[in-house]
Amino acid sequence: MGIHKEAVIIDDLIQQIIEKKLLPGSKLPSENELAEKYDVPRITVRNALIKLEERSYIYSVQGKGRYLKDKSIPIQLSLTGKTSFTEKMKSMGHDLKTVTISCKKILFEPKIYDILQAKETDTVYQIGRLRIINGVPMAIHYSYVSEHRFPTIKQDSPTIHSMFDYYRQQGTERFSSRKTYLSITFPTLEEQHLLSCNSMVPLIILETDCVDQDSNSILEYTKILYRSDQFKYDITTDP
Amino acid sequence: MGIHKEAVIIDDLIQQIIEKKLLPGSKLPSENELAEKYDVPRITVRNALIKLEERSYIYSVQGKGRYLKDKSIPIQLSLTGKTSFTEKMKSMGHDLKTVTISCKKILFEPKIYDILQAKETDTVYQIGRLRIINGVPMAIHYSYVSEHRFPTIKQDSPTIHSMFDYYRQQGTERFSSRKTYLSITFPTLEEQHLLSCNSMVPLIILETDCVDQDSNSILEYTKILYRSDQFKYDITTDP
DNA sequence: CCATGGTAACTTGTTGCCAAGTTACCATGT
DNA sequence: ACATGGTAACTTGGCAACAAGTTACCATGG
Repeated sequence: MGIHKEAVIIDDLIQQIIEKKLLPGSKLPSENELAEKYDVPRITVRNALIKLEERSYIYSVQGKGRYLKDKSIPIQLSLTGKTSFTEKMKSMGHDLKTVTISCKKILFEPKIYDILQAKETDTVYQIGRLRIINGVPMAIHYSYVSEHRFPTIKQDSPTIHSMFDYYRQQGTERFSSRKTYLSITFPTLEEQHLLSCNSMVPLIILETDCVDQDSNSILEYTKILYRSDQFKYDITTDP
Repeated sequence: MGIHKEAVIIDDLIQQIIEKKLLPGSKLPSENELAEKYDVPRITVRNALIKLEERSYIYSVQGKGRYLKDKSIPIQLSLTGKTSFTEKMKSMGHDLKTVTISCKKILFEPKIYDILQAKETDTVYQIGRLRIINGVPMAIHYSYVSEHRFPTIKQDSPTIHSMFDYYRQQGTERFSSRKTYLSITFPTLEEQHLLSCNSMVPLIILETDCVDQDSNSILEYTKILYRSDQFKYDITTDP
């Protein structure tokens, strides 16, 4: 029953934060005061406050109270445009690091194999990379590559810094993509660790493919998980 | 302390659901069984299960137990392309309804006024519309229009079905946009009611502007809130 | 006057117990 | 044989009492 009253309390507190009736660093009323104000049991107030804490609005100190965090304005990042992601980040004064975190064969998945035009007997590698901006992990980037298309991908992968550079070396001059899908998920434990965030941070999933524009052959299937709490993404489509 | 163990339980249960070790409709182990299995107090298991319920993985019946929902596959919707949103939906066999929910003056907001090139003394209207697909509320669409640019917007708004049609009537032939931003939020109480979803459903925010391509004058600022739990969005950029 | 320690009144964090609902089973009476 | 009702053992739901940490204040003793 308390679930709706909890939502009301959350909504009201967030509203107060937005309207700056509560200021960053300031102390919130105690659980008991709020319980009396909203005429609900303390546990309901508690659950509401814990949710606000998980959403990074507040933090708590046992014996003292709960305090408002100064919520950092999200950093704007550009995802579209002609130049490469690395170059765009550099030009905007951001420090971008990319760390390869994994390279492993995947089990047969119809969806991915279909996109890669791979047979069930083919081997497909998943190459995982972590994008770090100004020290903050920003995205997990998975590239799925068919060994049939790139026979030396396994031994090449440790030395690859940019997949685009790699494909260029392999003969591709112009890139293109057929489909791009947007969806949302919550991070698994592993993703929470990699992105150093908690389970309440929604992740933006971008799924796309990458094809050689001239030969029209598929290069890779890409799945990127962006964290949504620290960044705002510019997806302007230039004409 | 229990917050991390809670995350482990959530992760483990979701993993079991994905791997189909738990089947839709089947009963989960009781709170006490899970508490023993993970060696945690019952309250920790409880909190984990409540989160899973809020994320629509399961539902509970007092006295009986908790059961797995059959999670519906998200509907794919196309957001890009030359044709209008309405036409695209129709062509994909979806039934799209649009309901106007509000039309009101807004208080001065520098960001919006700046984009609309409006003076602080100008009046800006927010026109809110609800997009409903196959009976499921899908998005809240806010158009911000300057009265200075469209003096009769107030009396016209009730009869407007499509903003694009309206702008065409007002002389615009070709549309364009300058910037599009993507971010994520959780719904306010009002948004929860409009979209008939709970507070744990992330909303995708798309912010963009709409300009007359020939005169290069601003028509409106648009902010759309898409629910992310029922839909998957095709944002393919056609060449 | 000042330093120390104790106490009381607050805060958040934890836990265990009881209430409420469901099911299965069994004893009892017709 | 069968219907009824009671009971016990489960389930989830709710809450009050307790634990732990912080602060402020005051009494006490040097």
